[in-house]
Amino acid sequence: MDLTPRQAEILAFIRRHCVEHGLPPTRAEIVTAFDFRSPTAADDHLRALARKGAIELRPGVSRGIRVLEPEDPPEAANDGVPLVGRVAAGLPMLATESVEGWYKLDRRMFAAEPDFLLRVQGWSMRDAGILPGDLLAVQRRATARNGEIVVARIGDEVTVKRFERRGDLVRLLAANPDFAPIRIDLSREELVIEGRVVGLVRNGGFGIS
Amino acid sequence: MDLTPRQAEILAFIRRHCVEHGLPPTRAEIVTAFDFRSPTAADDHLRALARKGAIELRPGVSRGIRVLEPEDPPEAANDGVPLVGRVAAGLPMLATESVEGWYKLDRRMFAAEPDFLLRVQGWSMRDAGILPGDLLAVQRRATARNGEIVVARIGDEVTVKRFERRGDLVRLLAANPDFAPIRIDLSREELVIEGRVVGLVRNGGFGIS
DNA sequence: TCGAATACTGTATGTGCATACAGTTATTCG
DNA sequence: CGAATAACTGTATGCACATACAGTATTCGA
Repeated sequence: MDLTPRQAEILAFIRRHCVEHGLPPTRAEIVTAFDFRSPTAADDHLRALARKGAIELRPGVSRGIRVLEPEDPPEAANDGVPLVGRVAAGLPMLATESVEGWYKLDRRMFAAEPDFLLRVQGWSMRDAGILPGDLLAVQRRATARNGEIVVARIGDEVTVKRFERRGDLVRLLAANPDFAPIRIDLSREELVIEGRVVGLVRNGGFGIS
Repeated sequence: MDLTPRQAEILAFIRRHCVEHGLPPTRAEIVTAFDFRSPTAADDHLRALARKGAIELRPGVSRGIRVLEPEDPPEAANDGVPLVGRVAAGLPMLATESVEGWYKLDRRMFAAEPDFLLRVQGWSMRDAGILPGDLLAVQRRATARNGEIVVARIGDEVTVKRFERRGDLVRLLAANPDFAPIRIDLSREELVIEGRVVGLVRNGGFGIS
C-alpha cells in the first residue's frame, strides 16, 4: 500500500530527525515539528506508517520508532559491487529486485575487475569447485572466449557454464557428469552472455554454525 | 584523554545498540546488559564518556546519547589481512618470510572475521570445493569444534582438514577418497591448531588467460 | 448514502527514564 | 599518606513519553 503525501512528510521528518539528532523523535517532537495540538495526531500517523510497513513501532519503548527502508538507493556511488541473488525471470541482471546487498572488494584479489556478485544455485559446476551458495565475481561482457566460465541467459533462465564455440555452434559445458552440455546454434537461436566469471567467494560450508 | 577498558566496553555497547535497534540505549538498558544493580553505574559511565568527548549527552531527553565518532577508525589502521603462501618450515604462521601481500576484505562477506589468507596446496580437500591455488580466509583459533575445517600444524607441516575429535583421539579428515584420515592421540602427540577456515576466495581456474 | 480511511483536537493516566543524593571499595598518583 | 578517579550499590523523585478514550471534519470508493 502506498503512503499518502502527509504520511510521506511524517516519514521524511522521522528520517531527518534520526540523521540530525542520532535518535528517532518522540510523539511530542512530531507534534512540535508539525504544529499539531494533540499527541494523538502524531500517534495516528505512526500507526498508519507501521500498518503500511514503512516503520516498526516498539510498544512501551520511548522513541521506539524504526524506519524499515533506510534510504531509497543503497548509495548510488560506486563504493562496492552488488550481490545478485535469485535473478527474477525476464528482468535485467542488475535489477534492484534481485540485489541483496553491496560489498567492497579488493580488485587485486581477482583475475579481472568484477561488476557484480552472483549467488550460485545448483551443483552443475561441482567439479570446478563451484558449489551452491558460493558467490561468483562476474565481469560484464557480451562475448566470451573458449574455456571461459560464463554467466549466460537462455530464455528466462540464468546459468553458469564453461563456454565452447566452434563456428556457429556453442556448447555450454557443466563441470559435473550428471549434467549434459547445452548446445546452441547461433544461426537459429539466441544466446545472451551476461558476463564472465573472474573470481569466487565462499562464506559457508566450513562447519561453522 | 583515553578511555578505560570498561568505558570502551560501554561505548561499544552503545554503538552496537544503535546499529541493532536503531536508537541509543537508556540507562536501564545499559544496567541490564552489564548486570549492574544501579542506574547510577550506567550514568557514571555516560558522564565519563561525555567528559572525555566520546559521546554527547542531551539533558532531559530520553535516550539522549550521541556517539561522536561513529566509526572506530573510518578505514584507517586496517591495512587488510596478510596473504600467506608457502609456510616456511619451523616458522610461525605469520612470519614475514611467508607473507606475499596484503588484501582488504569486506568482513561481512565471510562467516567470521578472518585474520589471514592462506594459499591452498594440493588436492586433499577437492570434494569440499577447495582447490589448489584457492585462498582460504582463516581466523586464528587454538581450538576447534567437530566438523570445522581447520588449519593445523603437525610437526613442520601445515595442513587443511576437517576436524573430528572423540575424547583424546583427533581425526583430520580430507575431502578426497585418495587421502587417508590423519589420526592423532592427544595424550601422546601434539597437535597445533592455527585457525579455522571462515571463507574462500578463488581468482583463477575460470579459463581467463 | 453509508462505511471506512485520513487527518486531526483535547484530556488523562501510568510508566519509562533521567537524574540527584548518599555511600563503598579499589587503584593511581603526587 | 591523602586526594582524586574509577567503578560500582541503593533509594528516590519527577518530568518525559507512550498510549487509551472520546470527539469532529473531510474525502472517497461501493
